[in-house]
Amino acid sequence: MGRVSDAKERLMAAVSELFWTGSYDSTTVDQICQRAGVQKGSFYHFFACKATLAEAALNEEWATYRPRLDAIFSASVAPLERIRQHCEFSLKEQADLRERHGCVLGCPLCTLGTEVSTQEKGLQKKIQEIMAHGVQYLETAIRDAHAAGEIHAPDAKAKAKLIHAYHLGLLTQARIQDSLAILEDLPKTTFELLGADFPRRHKKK
Amino acid sequence: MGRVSDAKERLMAAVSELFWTGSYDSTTVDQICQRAGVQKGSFYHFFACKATLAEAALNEEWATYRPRLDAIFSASVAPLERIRQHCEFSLKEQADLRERHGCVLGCPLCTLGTEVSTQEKGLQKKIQEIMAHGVQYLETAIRDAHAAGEIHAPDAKAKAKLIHAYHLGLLTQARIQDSLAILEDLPKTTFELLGADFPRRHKKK
DNA sequence: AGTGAACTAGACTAATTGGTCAACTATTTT
DNA sequence: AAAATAGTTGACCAATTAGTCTAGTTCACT
Repeated sequence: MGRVSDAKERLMAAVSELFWTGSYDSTTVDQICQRAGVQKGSFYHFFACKATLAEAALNEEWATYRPRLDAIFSASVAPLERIRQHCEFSLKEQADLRERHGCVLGCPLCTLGTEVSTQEKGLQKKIQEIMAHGVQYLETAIRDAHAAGEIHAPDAKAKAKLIHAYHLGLLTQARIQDSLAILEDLPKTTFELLGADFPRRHKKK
Repeated sequence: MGRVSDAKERLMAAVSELFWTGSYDSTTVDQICQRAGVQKGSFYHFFACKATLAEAALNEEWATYRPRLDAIFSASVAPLERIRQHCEFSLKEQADLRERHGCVLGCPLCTLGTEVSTQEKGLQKKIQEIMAHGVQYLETAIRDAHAAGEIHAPDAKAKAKLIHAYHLGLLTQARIQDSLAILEDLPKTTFELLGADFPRRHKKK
């Protein structure tokens, strides 16, 4: 079967980082190759163009991100606790990224999606697809919390959409302001939106 | 004083549109010149580089956008009515843009800001500045509504931040999904966040 | 050991890029 | 009318770009 290689994986990792820390259009094929330690010929051996690589990288990212979300939103965890953990997870991730890259990066799907959605329809679709999963986790948790009488949210879908939009907005602002400060409100405000007390006590409203 | 020209204005108009319908990095100087009907030499006569032009264009855009916001958020209009009008205005603007350009464009500041903030610090600062004005309008209206007893919002700043983040999130999603559908919730949900009845009646909560 | 498939190397091309420049034109001021 | 100012033109340049291509290398499987 010929030689094996992890160049494909290295390219996907490189591109994810470069798109996130910079932008899609400002990232060149040469740059990607250099970061991945891969030659041009290998790049085009694996991928037809930058957009193809981007799509593969999105699939890869989602594949590693999904189990983390599955754990956070595990049905074995109390519904509101899932949401609280997700908020803390986002916060921590942004703080880590800032540590590592020197600036706040926000949501990678939003960043990429905002930039490419008018130009790269294939990528746009993939991003929409992954984002839709994100709301689904929230919706399920909210429905469970409502069923358990922990919050009053008869329209779980609407509430999930609201909270999701709010989260995206905050992350976008965090990137634009290059500041974690605005994210501090996230857990508390999310719980206010849910109509629940914050730190722990989940009583019927 | 030598000959006069509106090339500067044409360049600013061209660049605003190109950044919004496409992206900052994918828009080339040649493209900008072509769209503006201006030669390269003239471009560099007026602006040092793309970033400089972008900054000038942002100032220009804000200068024409500000009076519209001033009118919508006029103190002579009932506070909640200001917010309602602003929601309707956003909706209508997005619908118009879609009509004109064939796709949903979202918020120009977010689109540009998300893309350039890790790379063009000058632009980033300007975008932050203009965005801050946006929240201020909301905050004032909310404070007024609270003072008038129309809503219960003792922390107007926090409420404004929440609603602003929600709006940005929705607009971002509208662009990424290339759909106006998600924006339909905007007015109703905004009023829910305010704790007020929607269409008209403003009673003490 | 040998074959063929999978992968790598990197020089090459053609197009596009941002940016310069010097000659030119139009307008106002003196 | 002359001179100074403001704006225009488009050829030109060096650098960078995406993408190609051929000759190689490495490996799994016989």
